[in-house]
Amino acid sequence: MKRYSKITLKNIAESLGISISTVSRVLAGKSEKYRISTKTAERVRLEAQRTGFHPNQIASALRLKRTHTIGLIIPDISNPFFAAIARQVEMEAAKRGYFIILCDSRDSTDIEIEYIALLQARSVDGMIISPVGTSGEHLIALRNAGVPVVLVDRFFPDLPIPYVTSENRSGAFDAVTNLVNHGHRRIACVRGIFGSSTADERLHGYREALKQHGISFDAKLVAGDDFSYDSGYTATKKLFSTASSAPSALFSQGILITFGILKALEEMHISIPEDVSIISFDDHYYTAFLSTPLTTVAQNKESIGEHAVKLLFRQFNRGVDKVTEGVLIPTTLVERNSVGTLQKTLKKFGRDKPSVSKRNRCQNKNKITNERV
Amino acid sequence: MKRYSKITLKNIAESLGISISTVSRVLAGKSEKYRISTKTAERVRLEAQRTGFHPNQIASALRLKRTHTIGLIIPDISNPFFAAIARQVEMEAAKRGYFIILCDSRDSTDIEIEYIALLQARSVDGMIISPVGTSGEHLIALRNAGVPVVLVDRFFPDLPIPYVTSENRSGAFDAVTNLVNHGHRRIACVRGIFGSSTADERLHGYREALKQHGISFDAKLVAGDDFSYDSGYTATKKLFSTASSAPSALFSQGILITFGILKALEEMHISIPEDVSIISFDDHYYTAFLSTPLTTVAQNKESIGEHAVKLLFRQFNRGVDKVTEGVLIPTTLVERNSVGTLQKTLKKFGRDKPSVSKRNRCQNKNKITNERV
DNA sequence: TTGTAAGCGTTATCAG
DNA sequence: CTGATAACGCTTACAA
Repeated sequence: MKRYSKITLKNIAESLGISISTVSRVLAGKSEKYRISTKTAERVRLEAQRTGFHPNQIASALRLKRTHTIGLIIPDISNPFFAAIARQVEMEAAKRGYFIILCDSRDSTDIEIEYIALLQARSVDGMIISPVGTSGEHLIALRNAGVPVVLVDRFFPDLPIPYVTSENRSGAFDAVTNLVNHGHRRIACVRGIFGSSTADERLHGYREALKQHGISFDAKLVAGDDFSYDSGYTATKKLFSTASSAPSALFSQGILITFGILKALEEMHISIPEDVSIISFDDHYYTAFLSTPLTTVAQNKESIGEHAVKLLFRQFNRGVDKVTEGVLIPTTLVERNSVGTLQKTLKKFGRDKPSVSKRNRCQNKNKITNERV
Repeated sequence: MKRYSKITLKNIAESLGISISTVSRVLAGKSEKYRISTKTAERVRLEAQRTGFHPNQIASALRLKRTHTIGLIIPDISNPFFAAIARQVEMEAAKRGYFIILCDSRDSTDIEIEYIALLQARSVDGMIISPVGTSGEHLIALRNAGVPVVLVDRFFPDLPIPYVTSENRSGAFDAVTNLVNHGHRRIACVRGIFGSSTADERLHGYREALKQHGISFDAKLVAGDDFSYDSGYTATKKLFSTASSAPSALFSQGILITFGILKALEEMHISIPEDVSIISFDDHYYTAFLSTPLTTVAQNKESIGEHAVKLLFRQFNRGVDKVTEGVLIPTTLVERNSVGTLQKTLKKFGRDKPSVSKRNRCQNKNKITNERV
């Protein structure tokens, strides 16, 4: 690959008959600091302009040990949630004169670890990572090596690594509460991957809501094993395999899961919200246009991206050890048409007897909120 | 920002009591070429392993003038079409040991131009660009400067810059033909931004299909001015403002446009496919789950991304001037339920279309929440 | 007010 | 087989 001849400080210095340092100084905006004569300064600037000079960032990076680059490692850029975060991160970085190197870990811890090593070799100034694994040792090592790191979406509660994510617990709580308020009591949770803070917190919120409303937790109503379409599909088939134990409402932990659910329900001729209600995490531009406009828990992706960059720059300025806090971004429940009241559901689905009796039993035990049907 | 102490060739050389060059040579896998003794080679490798040495890519880049980095400039990473391309580009690049720097031009030529300059200063080895403007002068300049460039999605027919995009013309042709085969003759085209090859070619295919079926072209049936939600919304309102001239079918040039259309139609209580048929460019994982599962023209995003990287590497190997060809990726028409026969449409829609007058007055732009589209 | 020179960490050339 | 040494293009003490 032939390279075009680049203009360098040396070129300019020579054609002006002055030294490289002088050129460097005025072009770095330090003419005052070094009290360069306005005349030479002007000459330099003109020549730079004329030749279209742009300082070689590689050389600068080598000398300064700052690349003005941050690595962004996410599990899947074609997932609109991460795409939105990436966009915001890119914008915030650009604002500050930084570039981002995009790394798609394809949901693999191995790839993530490899990328981290590669990015380190590239001397990125910091990394924003949405980690996929259940262990964060490699991230600790990274931080110990002095590399500023911010986690997004998923994090490790026990590790002192700054993170920014949604208020997953309360988001889930709100969703499930909404379902309960519509009379549902057999509510299933289709969860994401085990060991991820995101899935764990959402499950936690689900359980809290159940508890608060006097509904006992039933492990059989928790299904799914990752955030994928397939997981949602399989989980749904399983949940509805026995009519008597089928849920009347579903809480889906992610939009991809939801599509799997939708597909499974369609195949089983179960319709929403007549036969079953559903609330899904993640709101996107198309959720309102789906066959049944979905009630969702919207995450503020822009805010997440923005705070991630902020936390990273705070580390640039104050040092890595000085910042360990996490930030939680509120979610909002967006109500649309995928939730119906239990009454209607029962009528249509026609399996009122068994589930009702169960429900009554639960109510009698410890009912906290007033049930409105 | 304090930097951690990195292991360098020098470190290893010193602790082993040998020269830097030797270390460099074995670690670069050139032990054989330089006939390094297996013993020293082994010692070096061990020490490198032990210390966790990774060659500093910045220094290497400065010396070699190869950064193993490619710049990717796209109009909007949160648009799933571009996200999918980005993903593929990232994967193909990674396969070859390259990183990508992600630049979101936010549909602005100015930002695009600025990014190009910045990426040049960073000495990226090449760029993959989805240009936003109607002029490609800056791209020619870039190529003349010796930088390998590949255009994706949009290109400039008159300029000798390699590109890869869908067979937009035949894709549009197929879509419109399908509409015609369902009996439609008043078919509107909601187009993307003027001057973009993408929109122009799709319009071209639309006109060709019309012509082939003996339908005369009516400029009033072409609406829209960019690929956005708003454009689709406004265009649709306009198209249906006069009952007598309203189309019975719509050909939408992009999925975002389509959502605008969907919203507008919903507001006007026009339903699909009973009242109006629609075929949209772009197929995504959710298109089958929309209120009416959409018939679409699917683009092979993976293939586009893959070929873009290929064309770029061909330039790396053969030189920039040696590759100027474009590649066209076939599209496929995915039939779902958004197209009905004209017969039915007329029957249901009726001659009089009472809702039309209402529509005109109902101009209060009802802001759909703050959903970015 | 300006210049000299020493690096930053690699790689390549030239000598041994 | 191995070692000096000179770049790559920039920044910044230290001189002058």
